Amino acid sequence: MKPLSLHDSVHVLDLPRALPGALLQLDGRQTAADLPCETDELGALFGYRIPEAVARGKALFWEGAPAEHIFQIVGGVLRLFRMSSEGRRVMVGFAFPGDVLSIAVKDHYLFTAEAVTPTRVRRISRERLAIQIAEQPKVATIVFDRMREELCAVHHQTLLLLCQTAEMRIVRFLLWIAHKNPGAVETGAEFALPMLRTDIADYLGLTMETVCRTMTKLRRNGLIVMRGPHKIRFPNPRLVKDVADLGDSRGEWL
Amino acid sequence: MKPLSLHDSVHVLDLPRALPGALLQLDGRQTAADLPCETDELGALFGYRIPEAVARGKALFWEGAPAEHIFQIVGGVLRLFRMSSEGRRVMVGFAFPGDVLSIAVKDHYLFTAEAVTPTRVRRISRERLAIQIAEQPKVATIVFDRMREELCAVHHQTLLLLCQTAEMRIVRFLLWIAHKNPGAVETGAEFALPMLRTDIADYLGLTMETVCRTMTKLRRNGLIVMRGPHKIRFPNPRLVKDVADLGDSRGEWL
DNA sequence: CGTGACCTTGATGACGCTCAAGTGCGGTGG
DNA sequence: CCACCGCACTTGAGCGTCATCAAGGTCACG
Repeated sequence: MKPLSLHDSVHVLDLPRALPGALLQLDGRQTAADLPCETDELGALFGYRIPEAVARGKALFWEGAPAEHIFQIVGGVLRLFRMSSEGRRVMVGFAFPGDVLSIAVKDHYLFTAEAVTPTRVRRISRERLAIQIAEQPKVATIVFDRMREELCAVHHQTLLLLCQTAEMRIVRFLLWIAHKNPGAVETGAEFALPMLRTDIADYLGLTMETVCRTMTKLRRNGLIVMRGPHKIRFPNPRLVKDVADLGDSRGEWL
Repeated sequence: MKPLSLHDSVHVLDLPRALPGALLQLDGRQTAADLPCETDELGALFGYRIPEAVARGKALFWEGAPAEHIFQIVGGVLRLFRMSSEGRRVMVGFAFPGDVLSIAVKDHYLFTAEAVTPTRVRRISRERLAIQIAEQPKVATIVFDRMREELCAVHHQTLLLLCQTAEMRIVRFLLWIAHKNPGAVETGAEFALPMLRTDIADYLGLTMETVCRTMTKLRRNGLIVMRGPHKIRFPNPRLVKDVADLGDSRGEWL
């Protein structure tokens, strides 16, 4: 008899069978229009481009290369990282559907963007964007807003890194990912955690081992349920709220 | 006989007597034109405003307040911080002469700005800026560049926080401050470290005690010389370069 | 069915946090 | 002018958390 996998949710009798659309959002494989590009303001810029595919593990662009294009993620997830002077990988972010990459850079890409899952993107040349800005003043506003978003994203990581304990960082990280799927936290629905453990570790300034151990602890405490390493649920929304609000008082709710 | 202070540099016979202009830059008290505002592109925006003083410890604006103005720091240093949900202070940056604050925010300030030293600033209303952008397309470019700078600043903090050891974080932090005074690292000239130990700690995700202890260690290792808690020198530029480049191999060069 | 990539768990020790005491220094009031 | 006081800084002792090194476990794929 095959031993139970670590990830079998033996305590949970009926898992959600269908995850309508929520998980699809993080998957780059569907061919229909993944995002309603025409409804958001960037549609005019990216809408008429045919999305191109980026295979899992392939880079969309490299750190230091001349920045010729701006990209909109249509489907899939990318990891954004730099190489430190010592050769260590420094994760500076993740990109999700709807995100726009490198709108704020001047002439060279600041980081490498690599597909975590099969990914689909639209691109526009920086030249073209410059022309659009000159022609339509309204475009400048859109670009401003996107730059603000990019700023917020970096700020978000900073706040994560300023959490004292590994546990807090990881809980907040998981909540952040969960929020990409509307309602996932409130309903306890399953969501995808597509990136590798090492990606998470590099993003949070931890080691892979600490990420693993902490997630195991969270599982034991009943905060999360895992079905394989990359599918997570928050079975108890109230518990989550307590933890997230309460802050650092570590060891409670166990 | 009074015992030697911890900060007396007994090994160094002649300290630099005059620090021509370098330290002045971080001091908000002088009344002449502190920064050559007319030479940089923002001069047109801020140059005609009379700088106003912010006393040490006073706030320039508060987190959450409606963002009505944009500020240019003329002299002095400010700390930029938020309050976390648990009431902890989270330092998100420092502002130095030449920096422009809150150009990227939409409607409310994201953090509180408080004067570390007596500070002098110029302000311009956001409305006025919006008008300027509409009238002169070139202004938009300036604003873009400033937003890029703000983004880089946050990125810089992220990279600091991703350093593994406290020592590395502090060395890099000190180098960053030193670079505000042109040539300070190369020549080994003294520079000001105006912020409190707690400010540094909150910025680097450490405790005040660890900051103290680590700086003591750096002093013992000969990497830095202190004359009081807020005046630092790098007596050996070559040593500094090794440390900064070499990365984490901790314990060497001692 | 072997191989490799990824994930998980264990043992150990160092780094950094906590609590606590002590120092230096500027300001205020007697 | 000096004593006192408070704040910031410094140092110490003890301990918990997390990094490191190492060994399995699981799964996909050829």
